[in-house]
Order: sequence, then C-alpha cells, then structure tokens
Amino acid sequence: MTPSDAPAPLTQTGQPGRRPVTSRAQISAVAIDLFTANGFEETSVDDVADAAGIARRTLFRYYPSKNAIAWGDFDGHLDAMRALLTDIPPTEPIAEALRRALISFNRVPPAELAGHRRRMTLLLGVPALQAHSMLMYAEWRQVVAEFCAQRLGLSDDDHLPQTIAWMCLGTALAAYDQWLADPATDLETLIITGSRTLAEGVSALS
Amino acid sequence: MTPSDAPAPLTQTGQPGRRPVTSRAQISAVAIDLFTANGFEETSVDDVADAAGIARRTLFRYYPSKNAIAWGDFDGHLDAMRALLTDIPPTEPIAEALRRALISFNRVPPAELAGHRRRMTLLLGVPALQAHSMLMYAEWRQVVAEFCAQRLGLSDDDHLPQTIAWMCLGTALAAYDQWLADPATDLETLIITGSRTLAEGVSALS
DNA sequence: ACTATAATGGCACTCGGTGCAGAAAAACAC
DNA sequence: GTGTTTTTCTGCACCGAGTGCCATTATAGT
Repeated sequence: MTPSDAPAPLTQTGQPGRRPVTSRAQISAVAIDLFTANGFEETSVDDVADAAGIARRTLFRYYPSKNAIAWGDFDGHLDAMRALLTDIPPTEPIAEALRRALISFNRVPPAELAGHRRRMTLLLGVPALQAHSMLMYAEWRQVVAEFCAQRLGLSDDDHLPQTIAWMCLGTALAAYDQWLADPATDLETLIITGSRTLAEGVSALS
Repeated sequence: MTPSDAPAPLTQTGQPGRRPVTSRAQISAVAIDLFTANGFEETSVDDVADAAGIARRTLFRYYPSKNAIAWGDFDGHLDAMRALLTDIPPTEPIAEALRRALISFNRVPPAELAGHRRRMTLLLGVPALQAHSMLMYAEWRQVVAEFCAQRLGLSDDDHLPQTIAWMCLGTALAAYDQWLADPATDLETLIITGSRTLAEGVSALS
C-alpha cells in the first residue's frame, strides 16, 4: 500500500555524463493519467513513452515493466515502513505497535489524497496490477515479519512472524478495498477497525 | 491453495464432433514436469505444447495463459471449499468453522502429496506464478467472505468479512510457505497453529 | 454418402520486454 | 576551443506470450 513517487534516479550535479530527461515520478504520473483515462490494457507502453516524451527503450530503463510504472517508487516507502516500526518503543505491545504503524504508513497528506486514490484504484482494480502487486506486498510483509520476529525473539522466516505479516497485509488491503469502494469512508477509521480484528482475533466476534 | 486436476472439458459420449485429444489435467501434469525440471521462465509455451502432443494454438484453448497451466483446475476446488463451509453446522463458532474448513481444504491424499508439493513449490516460488496466484486467491477469499458474511448477518463485500477472508488466506499461505521450506513439517499442524493466531489475535501473543 | 458439430492446427499479427551498438549531452583537462 | 570520459538516450532487431481467423479433421446421426 501507499506507493508514490520520489526522487530516485537523479544524477548528482557535478557528475559527468548526460542528464536524465525525466524522472520515475514524472513517468508514473503521466502513465497514471493515461491508465485512468483510457484503461490500463488499452494503453500501450508506446503511448506512455510518447506522453512522457521519451523513447520506448528509455522507458524500460526507468521501469522494468509496464506494471511497475503504476507503483512508482515503492522501495522508498518500504524504508519508511521499516523506520516507522523501529521507532516504536519496545514497551508498546506488539498488536498496538502494528496498529500504529499501519495507521501512520497509510496516512497521506490531503493534497495528495486524490492522486493516491487514483493510483490505488488502478493497483487494486486492474487484474494485471493486482497480480503484480503481490510481489510488492511480499517485500512489505518481510518488513513486518522482521519486526515481529525481533519482538518475539524468533527468526524472520519463522511461521508466527510470517503469519502475522500476512494478517497485517490483509488488514490493510481490506481497508483499502472498502475505502475505494466508498469515497465517503475514512481510510484511517477502516484501518483502526481492522486492527481490532487483527489484535483480538476472529473468536472475539461470535 | 490446493489446486489440482479434474475432468473439466471432456465431451460427453453421444455428442457429435471431434473428441479432445487430451485433458487439462494431463497438460498441467506434463507442464509441471517441464517447469520443475527446466525452470518456469526457461520453458516456453511451445515446449509444453510439444510435450503434450498438441499445437500451440490448441494449448491456449485449454488454458488462457501460461501461468494458468500451473494451477490446473482451481474452480473445482473452489466449489469444494464452498461445500466444506456450508456443510459446517451453524452451531459451530465462526473461528472454529474456519479452522476446520482450512484443515479439510488443504488435506491431500498421501499418494498425491509429492505431486502437490511440486506444484505448490512452483506456485509459491516462481515470481510470475506468485503474482498470478493473487487472482486465484481473490476468488477463494470471496468464498470465505460469503461464508463469514452469512454467519455475521452482513453483506459479502462488507469490511469485516473481507478482513477475515484476507486473514484466512494469510494463515493458509504462511503455513504453506513453512511446509515448503521444510519437508519435515506437517502441513496440517502448521495450519492448526496458524488458526490459533487467527482466532485469538495478535494481542494474545505478548 | 451426406450433414451438422466440435475440436485441432496453421498463420499472421499485436504487444511487452531485452540485447546491442551508436548518437547525444554533460563535465573536465589541456 | 578541442579532445576525452562518463552517462544517458535512442533505434533496431529479436524473442515469447497471447489472439483472431479460417481451414482441416474427427465424430454422431440421418
């Protein structure tokens, strides 16, 4: 969740060599415009390259695939999530820590909210992107699993941390689905509600 | 989880027209052999078609994509999951119902265990298949969500049923990952362990 | 033998993605 | 300014997945 665009591949001033003509962020923005307006499948990579003012071949040097364009800079946000979790004091119970991290991670400035919504509509709505997102989520889950493992004195790839990471992902994505389906809802409220189920479990329901 | 091969597109005897020369199940079996032996990316669709003794064009009439071949007949198993859930008596608490369904759904006859393992190794290990699987999981989640919604007197697409469905999926997949990583583990035991976290929540851990 | 039906198979085409080699821009040295 | 080095951009040829179209082949029934 919460991908977006950041600086990324910008050559330092003072370095030799030709300057990049554009940026990953700009390409992603242009592409999302096209995808939203004309549909993802209906928009070819050439269309995006043309709109971005670069050659097709160049586009594939900024992004490894058409799917990846829609995500923009995700690695940057992964680092943010990692920082968020490590900054939480060890006194905080693990369920509360995850709840707070989920909320902070998915908070977006009001100015970016509309754009964020458009992007997430694509990522969670277009089948090809739903599928591709699985690969992004895997990295995100790993970050959560590392935190849980550390807290529980286990290894990253142990069963329990991985299970919790999956559940956190589910909590976030279920909230996003609701939020996208109904613009009147508040994403943060949904995440808080979901975190309750995450913390208290399914047996607390019946 | 737990895909496999079933009859699927077999023309009824007594019908006019040419008989199918093979079956979805057979194609999937042949393909998994190739994928496992030579790698998924390294194996072309033509390779699979040749090994199955049919034309490339014909292969795409059995399966809509290369990715789908690895899954075999999933819809059949979806129906099984649906039946499993509806057969559980309403007196059973929801957490217990989900636990039992997860266990039954993922139980495989010992004779098929080795093949199942090979298939799941591909599905959960190859990036392209991990991604594609997301689309299968979506249908599976929907089945679980429908059950939860009915139990809780809510709509299929309400927040809570969808959240629970996501968590169930996570429980199953985390168990599978562990099982594949270490052949000595028992899948059912892992699912039972995961179901505990699902039922009791994360706050029960610290 | 003739007809209707359903599956197979070949061909050409689109599109996503890659390897390669050369052109273009920028910094620096002289 | 000329030349060198570094980095990016671009065009081209190529591969593999997936599709539309149409002819071909096999089966059942008359």
